[in-house]
Amino acid sequence: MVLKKRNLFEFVAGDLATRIFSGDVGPGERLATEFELCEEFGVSRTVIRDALRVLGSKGLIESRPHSGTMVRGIENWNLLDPQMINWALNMGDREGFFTMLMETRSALEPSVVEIAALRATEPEIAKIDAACRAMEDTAAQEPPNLEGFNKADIDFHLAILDATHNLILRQFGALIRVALLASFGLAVEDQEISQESMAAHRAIVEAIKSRNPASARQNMEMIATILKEKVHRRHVGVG
Amino acid sequence: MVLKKRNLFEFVAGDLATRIFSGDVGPGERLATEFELCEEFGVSRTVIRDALRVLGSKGLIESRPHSGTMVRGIENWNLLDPQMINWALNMGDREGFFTMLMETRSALEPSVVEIAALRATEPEIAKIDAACRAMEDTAAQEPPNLEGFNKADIDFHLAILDATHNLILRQFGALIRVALLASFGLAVEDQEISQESMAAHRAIVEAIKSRNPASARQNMEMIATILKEKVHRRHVGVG
DNA sequence: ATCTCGGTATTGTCATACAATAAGACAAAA
DNA sequence: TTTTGTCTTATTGTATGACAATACCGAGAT
Repeated sequence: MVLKKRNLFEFVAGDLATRIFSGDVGPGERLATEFELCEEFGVSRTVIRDALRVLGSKGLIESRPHSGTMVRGIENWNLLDPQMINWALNMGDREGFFTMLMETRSALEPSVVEIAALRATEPEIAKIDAACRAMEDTAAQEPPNLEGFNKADIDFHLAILDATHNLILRQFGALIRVALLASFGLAVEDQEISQESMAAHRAIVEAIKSRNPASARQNMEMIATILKEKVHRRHVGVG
Repeated sequence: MVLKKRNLFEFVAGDLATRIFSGDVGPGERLATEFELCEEFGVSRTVIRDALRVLGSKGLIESRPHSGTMVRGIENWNLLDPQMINWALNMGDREGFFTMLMETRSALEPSVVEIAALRATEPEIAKIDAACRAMEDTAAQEPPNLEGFNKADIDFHLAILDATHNLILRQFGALIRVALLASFGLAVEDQEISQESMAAHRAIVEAIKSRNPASARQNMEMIATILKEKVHRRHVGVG
């Protein structure tokens, strides 16, 4: 975790989020009072309150006079917030959240690529194509440029999300980016570039170029299947 | 819009969000300085800052010393935040956002119900069943109880999301709830209860009960199709 | 036992002051 | 002229102290 000291309240917010995601203080429990937090972190109440506002806006906590600040039930947490995902992956149930995120991705992307195949503009197609080529190039290097490959992989999927021209779907890209970046930091070792997956990526590009949503979906489903197996292997620890 | 006067900063945040979503101040433009906002709203700087922290945590704005507070590009907005959806629907491009949300829903729910059919526990199935029955009952009333029907409809889809046992997917339910509640407030008049849709809902319940994910998906796809037509009609103004 | 009421802990809001930051202007040097 | 560095200054960041509003909790009354 990068401890950029940008703003004090961001640091405090991150630290408090840690405690919540790690289960240190669970739903329904009371956080320390603002004064106690001031003393503990050695900062002014201004900073503490800024941090609490941030956590509150993400549904993590709720403050009321006299009662103090309570951790809300997990069903109220805005887990679709990229920063929350980051916290969850870094401090919470890493395996569980990553699995849930990849499942969401598998559920969404086949339909997404279908839409993208219908709507992508020429420049957007060019971007998708370029990302795919970057994947191929980095994979062909000797030894394979894993870091470059992973970045190109992210670019590929984000470019497809952009091509839907749907702002909501596009926001899912932020989640995927955070999740994949976090996962690369951990599991670079079990990264093997699947020939099958690479072919499916290329096939998707061609399908989008020829405006063939059915083919695009089909190949994305194949990628999802491969991904599911990979996550499962990681889960089981065979990686 | 309920102007609950809970906290001052929530009111200020909502008002500033209005300006941004309505395009009053666009990406890249500078918001008024904190002092100016203090005078304008007649509140202390504490309140203004609390509001800015909230908007900042949702990716709407970015503050820096000397430069002031800038509206960030729309690609940074956390549009998957329920409150943001609410603002967008109430003050922004209502039609556009609603369409995008329904498209996202159509993309996601067929896969979601597939997962739910595999994982739903007995109590969860009972909840889904109950919501479906509530839809049927309210539809059968004379005249049809539209408000009750809509609420039951939401319950139905949220119950399915819960049955995935996936916290991320589940959070998506919060978006759907906000979106549908907002839409009902506006478009109650063109709500007609489709017999076809009702049958598909019932078929989904049966499919989940008999652990038949393929059938569940198929029927959810039918609902998505009907929904797409409805949204399109509304868009074209045929409603 | 139940209700009323006041004490009190905690957050909500205000006011003021100073520190840190970074943009922009201006001057000095190449 | 261009570049570089310094200085000024506007704006947010942080600290401090005070009071208001809120709502829990217990004491006392019925």
